Amino acid sequence: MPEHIHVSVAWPYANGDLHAGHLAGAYLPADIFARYHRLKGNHVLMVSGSDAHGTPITVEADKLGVSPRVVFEHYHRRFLETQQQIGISYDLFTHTDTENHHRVAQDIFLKLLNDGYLYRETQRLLYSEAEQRFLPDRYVEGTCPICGYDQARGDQCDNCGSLLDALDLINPRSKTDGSTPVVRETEHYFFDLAAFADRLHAYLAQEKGHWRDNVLKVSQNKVDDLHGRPITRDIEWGIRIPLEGWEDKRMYVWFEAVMGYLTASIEWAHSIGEPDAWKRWWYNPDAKVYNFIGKDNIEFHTIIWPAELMGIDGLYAGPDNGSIALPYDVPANEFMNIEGKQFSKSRNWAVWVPDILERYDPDAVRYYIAMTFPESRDSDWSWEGFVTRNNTELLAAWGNLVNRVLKFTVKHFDGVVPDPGDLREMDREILAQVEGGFARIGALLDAVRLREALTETMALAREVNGYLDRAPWFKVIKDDRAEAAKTIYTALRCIDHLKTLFAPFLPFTSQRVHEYLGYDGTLFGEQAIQSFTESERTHEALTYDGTRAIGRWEPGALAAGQKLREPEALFRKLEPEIVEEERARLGQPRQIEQPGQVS
RNA sequence: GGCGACGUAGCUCAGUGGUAGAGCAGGGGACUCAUAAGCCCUGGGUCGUGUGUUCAAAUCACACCGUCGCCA
Repeated sequence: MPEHIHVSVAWPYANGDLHAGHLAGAYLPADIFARYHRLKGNHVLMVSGSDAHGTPITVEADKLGVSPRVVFEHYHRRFLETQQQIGISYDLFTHTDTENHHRVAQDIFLKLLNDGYLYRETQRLLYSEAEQRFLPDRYVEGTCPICGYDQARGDQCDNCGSLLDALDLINPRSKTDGSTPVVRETEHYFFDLAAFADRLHAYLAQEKGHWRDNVLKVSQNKVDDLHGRPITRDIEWGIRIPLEGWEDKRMYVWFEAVMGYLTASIEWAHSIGEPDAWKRWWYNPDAKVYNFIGKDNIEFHTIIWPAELMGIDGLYAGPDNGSIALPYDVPANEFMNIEGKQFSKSRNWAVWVPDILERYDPDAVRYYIAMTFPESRDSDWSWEGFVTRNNTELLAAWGNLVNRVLKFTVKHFDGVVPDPGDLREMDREILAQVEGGFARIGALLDAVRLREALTETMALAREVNGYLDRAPWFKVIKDDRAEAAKTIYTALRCIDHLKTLFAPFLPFTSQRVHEYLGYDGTLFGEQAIQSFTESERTHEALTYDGTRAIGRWEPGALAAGQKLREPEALFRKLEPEIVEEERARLGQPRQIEQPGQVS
């Protein structure tokens, strides 16, 4: 019985390119998990999109002197291309400035308002008379009331690290024009988190053995201290509040961005012409929703988003639909550092995905990152590690296994899978061992222990190399062809199985192995960048069409007599020199096209 | 200040109560089909320090030292 698996992936702020930390933290784990479940025959819906709103976007826009829309559309386009290249197989990767997202977010707002989960409160905030607007905290700087540093930001002092209230700054000034802001009162809506205290406690007290320790601890810690959070702000860039008299305010980005999991699901359903299809995941007690995020987002996905969902339960649903689905698991990853230091956009201490895809193959990057997933603690991207793992594991153990067996088959068996006759004990043993991988490694993937799953898969490839050392083939090919045929047949079958076991991690090269083995068709579906037009605006999205995918999470059916195709090396060997070349790039200014520039 | 994580073989790390593990690097060996790749053998490391709980602790508790993150 196929399961319904929803893969909700964190929404990146569209104010800069994707970097290795994005991939390691959320996008690659989500993709591996989604591909595995698709191979299992489950109904997967994997969605995400660019976060178009939020202060990081407007900060970037102000810096460049362009509109926020120019910034987010620029990076959104690059997200689409980058993720298509590295194969993050979203059913839909959209953004939060679609009419659909605006409308659903407003419906959610009204539903929460009508059901009494929102309240109004007057706040005192800094207002710039020169610019005639309220200043977000990070637009204000002044003297830190704690350490005296004179360039402290409104939200935090970079000198002493203290988190600040902008009202406490001494001699506050606007970062944009240096003018002195005044304190002005303003009214905002707050989300009444405390109203969900009992339900959130109950939710977190359910069986959570499959949750990661850290995620559960952080959540249980936070749930004891719930207080209302403002969900509106005095800004122009964002989603309008659907109430008279609130035309000058917008929704706070944290409040509306997480709704994207739901709104993107709805958009996807419309795009395939089945407007209610999203309910198969969101109003289905047997469906499982997984949120793939980084550790900085845990609270939003285990407390705030579940509370929002509880508050809107029944939205768009009929009386028989049951309750809306809360996250089944939130397998948050820790952070991936770069060469021992924390990622930094401003210092360009980063591994930018579009850049490395110009120099390295997607599966090589996917392999290294997956082997280094920060699943239980922070991990480190090191260029030396990248080269070593590529050369000694991916290429030497797996790529070489495929290469040596296929080349031999072409040379001595005319490129046809030989008839083995009766198999020997040693043949049956290795086949059973590799076939056993589907259950064993599948269980690890089910538990979102992805790094371990990949390690186990690689260990199986090594086992087959060991088998090839014990079994007779190249030594006997001239004198006892029948014995060699048994070995080659067995090895080819193992490779056929391994291609599938590796496929969630290495979709591009697994597809090539599939073809070298003489199969037609594709293991996975096709990704495409598509244009969607609503009533007024058009937007682009990354989509996935799995209708023609033939991959199955089960042993392959390779049979004697199948004609192979001419194989080529799966992976490129990397020269040790690149370690220094790549390290030298770190911290140097990066030359890329900026939003608003004409290329 | 509060919460939490981490400190295990040269390197990267796995290992949550019962005789210390993997990959890489290093050393040795047999082979040659293959991108000079693969295979076999080779790991005496006070499991940060100290105290405690236990028949038994890397694994639990407390304290401390050292890194780091989140939050106030």
